[in-house]
Amino acid sequence: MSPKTESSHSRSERYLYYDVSDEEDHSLSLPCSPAPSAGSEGCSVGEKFPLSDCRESQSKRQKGRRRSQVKNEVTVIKQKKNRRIKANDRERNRMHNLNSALDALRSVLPTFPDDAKLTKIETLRFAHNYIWALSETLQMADHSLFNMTQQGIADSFEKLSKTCLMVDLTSPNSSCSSSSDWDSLYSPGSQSSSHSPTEMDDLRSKSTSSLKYTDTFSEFI
DNA sequence: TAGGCCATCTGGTCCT
DNA sequence: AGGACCAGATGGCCTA
Repeated sequence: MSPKTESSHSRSERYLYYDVSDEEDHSLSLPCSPAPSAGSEGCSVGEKFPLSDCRESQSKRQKGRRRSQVKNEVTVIKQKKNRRIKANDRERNRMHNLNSALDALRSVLPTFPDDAKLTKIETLRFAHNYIWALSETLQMADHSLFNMTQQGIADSFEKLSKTCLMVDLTSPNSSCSSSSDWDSLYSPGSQSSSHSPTEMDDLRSKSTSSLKYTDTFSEFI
């Protein structure tokens, strides 16, 4: 819950320059593929080179092949490592973007300045309940729109907002929470699936009535 | 010291 | 092939 003192940069750097020597060591000690049999290529008996020369050039060629093989493996490993580093970088950026979005969300949620920064899960719960509270407020105001004076509407709006904000909006079981509840935070799919089609229609009509209200209300103001 | 929160790495999967 | 997304693992920091 407390703000982090360590900057993400120092963290990034620490992780970015992690020691990969182990991997390299393994790669370098990888068993080379078996060398081709000596008889398949090379000198045949009776050529102009003496036997010793023939053997020498053969082993030279084998050495060269092995060397190029190791070279290939090293480049493959380097390539893999490169890709990993790139992927890590992208992943880090992605998470930073996600955190920025969360910060943006935090900034529009009503909290006291001296409040500790909301954690990620608290932010999501708060936002969920806050939206619910706002739409409920709008809906109630919508109902009383036709038998209220302008001042009455404003008073009612203020009262409802205050009431809902007094509740602990970060709590999963807050009284402002809907029946579908916030347990579904952990399984996003379950939230929509928990509503029957008629419930979904109901929700849709609620939201449209809220929208209607905002239009009407802005006219009054 | 245990537990919560967080950032990062990593390998897998899906998509373009 | 390469990028985006995801979930599990890991390790650091902080607080009760």
